[in-house]
Amino acid sequence: MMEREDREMSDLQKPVRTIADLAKIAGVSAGTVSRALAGNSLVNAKTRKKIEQLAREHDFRPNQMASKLRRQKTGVIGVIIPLGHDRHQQISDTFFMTLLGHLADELTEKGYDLMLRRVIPQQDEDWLDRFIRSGMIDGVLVIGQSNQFDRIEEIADGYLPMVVWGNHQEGQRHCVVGADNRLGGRMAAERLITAGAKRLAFLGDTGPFEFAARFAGARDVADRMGVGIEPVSVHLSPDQTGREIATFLAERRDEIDGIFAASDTIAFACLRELQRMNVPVPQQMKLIGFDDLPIAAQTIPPLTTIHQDISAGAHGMVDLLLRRLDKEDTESLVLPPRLVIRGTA
Amino acid sequence: MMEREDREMSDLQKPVRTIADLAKIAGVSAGTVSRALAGNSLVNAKTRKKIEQLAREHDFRPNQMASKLRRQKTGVIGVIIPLGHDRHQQISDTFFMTLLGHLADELTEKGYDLMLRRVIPQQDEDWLDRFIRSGMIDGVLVIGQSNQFDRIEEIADGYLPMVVWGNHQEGQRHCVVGADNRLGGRMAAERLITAGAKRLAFLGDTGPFEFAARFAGARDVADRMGVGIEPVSVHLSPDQTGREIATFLAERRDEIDGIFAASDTIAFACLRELQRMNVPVPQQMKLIGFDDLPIAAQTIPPLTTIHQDISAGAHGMVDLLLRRLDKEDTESLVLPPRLVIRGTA
DNA sequence: TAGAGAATTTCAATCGATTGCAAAAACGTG
DNA sequence: CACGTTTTTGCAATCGATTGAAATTCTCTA
Repeated sequence: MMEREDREMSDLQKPVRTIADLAKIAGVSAGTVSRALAGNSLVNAKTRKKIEQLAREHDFRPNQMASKLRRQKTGVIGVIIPLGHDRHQQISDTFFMTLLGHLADELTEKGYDLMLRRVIPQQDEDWLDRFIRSGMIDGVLVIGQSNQFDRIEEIADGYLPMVVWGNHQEGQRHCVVGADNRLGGRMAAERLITAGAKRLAFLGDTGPFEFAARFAGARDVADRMGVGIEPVSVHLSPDQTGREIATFLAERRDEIDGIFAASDTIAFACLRELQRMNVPVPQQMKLIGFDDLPIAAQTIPPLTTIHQDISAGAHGMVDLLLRRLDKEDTESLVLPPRLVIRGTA
Repeated sequence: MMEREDREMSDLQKPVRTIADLAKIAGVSAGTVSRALAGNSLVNAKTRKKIEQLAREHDFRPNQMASKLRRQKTGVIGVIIPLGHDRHQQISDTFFMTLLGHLADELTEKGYDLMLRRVIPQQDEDWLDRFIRSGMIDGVLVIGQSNQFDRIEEIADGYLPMVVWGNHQEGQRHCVVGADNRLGGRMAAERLITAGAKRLAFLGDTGPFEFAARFAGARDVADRMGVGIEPVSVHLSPDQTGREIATFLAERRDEIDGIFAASDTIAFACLRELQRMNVPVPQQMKLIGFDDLPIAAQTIPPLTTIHQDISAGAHGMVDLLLRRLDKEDTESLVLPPRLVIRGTA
């Protein structure tokens, strides 16, 4: 009876927005409420139960901003995607988006929230620093080095809790997680040549370091085997890609018989153009991609490609970041790529 | 000379972490610094310049947490993805991820940050409330109703700044943006039947409202045309999908000649299985998808599907949310789907 | 040059939770 | 029952920026 009355009264008043309000109702001090709600502490079990009960009844949640301010940590990890070389790349980039999904899961599991930001470095010199120093995040994950390698290096000198997805360069200072792109590139070229190709093309913009490394790896092998390979710049906005590839193929398809696409997305577009031109794959043109997106297995013929383990990558990034939050200066993590032979090479 | 000395000294000391530190250096009060950095205000232009200069030199950024706490708004919009029916769906769900990308762009453009959270409602009854009431976000965008329609409805009664991507039900209370799934379903079935199909199957879990509506639309048409249609439950974890479809086809492919896949992703898997079984598409089996993902144009044969305008959807969600942040009680937005006829039906 | 009025700046309270330290209560034991 | 411990609580300072109101300085006119 009494209890019902209490509840009804509270429904009418219902000004329980702060820990102090709740403290008044519970007849204790704000400090006690804070401790009680924090779960463990030196609060009497009975008082804790009572406060928890009251909090539930009044549907009270402590204000995170106040908490974060006071504790000087936010429980939020920033994830930033620099759209450096190609404004439209990542919008459609399944690879990065999938990585993001996995990162979200890993971070959630560790009790962190995720703040996402996409930036165009050309428009904002200060993109990384601004995010880091905003006071909103405890650490940052950078998805893709884009063409911002140097800036990331600068930041890394003074800021520990940062892990980057991308390519590892000899002697670099920032902690990076990523596949061994150069090795992957080698595997790709080797496969094309093994499959019988004699004159190769690399489809993709060699500006970004990941792509550059893939090309470099392929060239290592091509040179060694005495096979020609040339890079063909291809942009990644959905409408451009197809057109650029079509133009290239129209002019040069007779000169080459093996194509290494910098990513599966490019490979798909390429496959499509080849089929449109009735060039039999792999008989007349070998084709290999990079990433091994889920749909790679679904094309006809299914795409031969270099597999990257996205899930392991995400796990590694979060693991390293958490260790860095504990002041440990971790090494980079280079994941082994894997050749997946399917139907195109 | 003097200036150099100043700079070097500051490099040594460099304790400019708060607005008060900067105020001391500038020889003004904290309030003035705050106003100066806020840009416009009633600060003398000269002092403002000076403070800005100093801030730049000392690489100072105001603490966001303090600011947010004081101003009682965060400048952050929460984006939450409930993984209701199928834990693994969204990990691979290109559609939602692409939508997320567009949302990030739209929000950035409007000056908001984005906090991402993926939740499993079964494990956390309170998923939506907790996020909203955390004090970390000014508003929330829900990506997909999943099987949480009722909970979302409850919340909508007491919380204005929420916009949901999903299906619109007659008389619902929460503001939703999404394609007219029922109409899309009708278009799909009509197309299959026009293309000559006489016995249809719907591939997908009819639990989620979006899918249910697509099925309902298809059934409207099927019934009207005197054609049979039956739903076949298919899960969305990458490894299950293919197997389930294969099983289904193995048993029943002779009984049907038209398949409406609840999403392009399912359609791809289906196309693959059909080709594996040497069932000619579209001759012996018509197939239509839903979403029109970029790769839909890239399969062989290219996928006939129902197009959803993701970009317009994202734009609409953000637009509605901003208006709701201004206390306007907006209507839902139903986007027209569009039939894209390609090679599979 | 005094003084009204405008332009700047300072002051101090505030946002809401956390936490070290001190005070109070509860418990035990001789 | 008194006194030493151990548990629980309360107090008050703190995190760092913002902002209304008060105080100061500057302008300009009579």
